[in-house]
Amino acid sequence: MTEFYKEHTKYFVSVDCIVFGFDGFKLEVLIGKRKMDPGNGQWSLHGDFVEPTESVDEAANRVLFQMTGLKDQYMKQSGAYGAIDRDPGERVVSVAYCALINVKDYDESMLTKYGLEWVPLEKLPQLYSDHNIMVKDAVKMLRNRIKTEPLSFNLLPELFTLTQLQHVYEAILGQEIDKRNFRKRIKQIDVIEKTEHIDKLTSKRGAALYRFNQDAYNNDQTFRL
Amino acid sequence: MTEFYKEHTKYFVSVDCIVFGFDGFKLEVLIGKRKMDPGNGQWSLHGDFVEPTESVDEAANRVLFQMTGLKDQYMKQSGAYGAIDRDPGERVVSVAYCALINVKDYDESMLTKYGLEWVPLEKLPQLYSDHNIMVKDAVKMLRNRIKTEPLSFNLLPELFTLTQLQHVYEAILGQEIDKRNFRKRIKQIDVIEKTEHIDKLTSKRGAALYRFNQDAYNNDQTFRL
DNA sequence: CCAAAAGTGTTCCGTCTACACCCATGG
DNA sequence: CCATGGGTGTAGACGGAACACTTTTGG
Repeated sequence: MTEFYKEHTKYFVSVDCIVFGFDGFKLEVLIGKRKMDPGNGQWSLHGDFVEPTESVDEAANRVLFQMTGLKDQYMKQSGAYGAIDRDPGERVVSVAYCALINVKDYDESMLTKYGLEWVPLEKLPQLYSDHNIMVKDAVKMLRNRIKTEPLSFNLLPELFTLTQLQHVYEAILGQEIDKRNFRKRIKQIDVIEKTEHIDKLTSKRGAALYRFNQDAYNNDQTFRL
Repeated sequence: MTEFYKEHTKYFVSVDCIVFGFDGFKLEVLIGKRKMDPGNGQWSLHGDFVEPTESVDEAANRVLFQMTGLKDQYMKQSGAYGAIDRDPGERVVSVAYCALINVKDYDESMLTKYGLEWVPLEKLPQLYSDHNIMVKDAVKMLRNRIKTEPLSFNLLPELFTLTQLQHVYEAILGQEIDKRNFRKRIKQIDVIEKTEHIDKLTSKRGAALYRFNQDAYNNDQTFRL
């Protein structure tokens, strides 16, 4: 390989995943205890170094797969972090990715395998390096996007009740929503379809199950809650 | 220095600046002909490698200063680009920054010094590597933010007329705005202050000059056009 | 005196907000 | 039979969109 740029310095490049889940009422983040020095044992986002054989995006997907066993999940870059001393070991530039997953799809055995834990967003401990800032930035991004993109469905099973959906919005926006106004609004969004199925788990009366129609959304990508 | 992470690979890390200006009617981007191999002579965003003595943000500010002679300008990260082959020379991960500057502050002599040119956004030529994508992503970011952040003033002189301000919004949003509705809206935004000064350059009658009150905005950071 | 840009209000319509009660059922 | 969560409608406020003419003055 020809050597360009050789008067310049190279750095480690890593990816860190902010994986959000939803327990029915609160947003949760998947974090673990760091397993290497420096910072061994500290709470931390899960991440890894970018390998020569993969793009940065691919590295993020690989890390997400390691953490969750899931592929093709919603995942968006949420920022690049490049302070000189952000990593106490060596200089590492890290690209953060924000993922939304449905906890029901999540294989609980991964938790022990990688020493991961779901922690409610409001109860996040202090994390390694600048990871708390990454989480804060990712939440800010979510709040901005959730009003104009159909993000919420990524946190729910394929079939969900309107109450569940409302709880997702309330958790991300951090404020209560009027039930009647919310349901009125949902009726106008035709990519959210009522199904014939009924959920009897959470109420005696039973609640209608809805579905997000991804195909219809692909045809007309407008969405506004 | 202790050596952590040594089983991993390092990469070049660069920053690229998407510098937007405003000519009174259109958005313009500051681009130049690349002065090194690979890609020597191709149109390109201006960028540089991150030095060991600076953070990634600082590198971006340094590059912006090189390009414009200006410091403390509006500048926001707009994405990290990490495809394996994005740079034809070697593997380089690049972090893009979007800057807004007032062309009036701009020292024209920089243009020749660095071989830069203001090019209207709609007339951008094909650029080096993935730089066209960077510009597109930056414009998308601007469109999202301009409705809720006071960005537009960065493209204008300290004193500006409402017609100029309207043209900025029209250029970024890519659609015409009704003059009366626009001015009615501006009247409600009290961080935009009318001054006693009058601009006689663009009209015989003269137009009132306005100012963005940064201090007032810092006290209450709500802004919605 | 006229061309060119500045400046100004009203009406209508759709959207958001606030708000309280009945329904169905499992235990 | 009652506790629990599901489901529904209306009225008023507010904000956005459409729309045309008068003013000023330099040349």
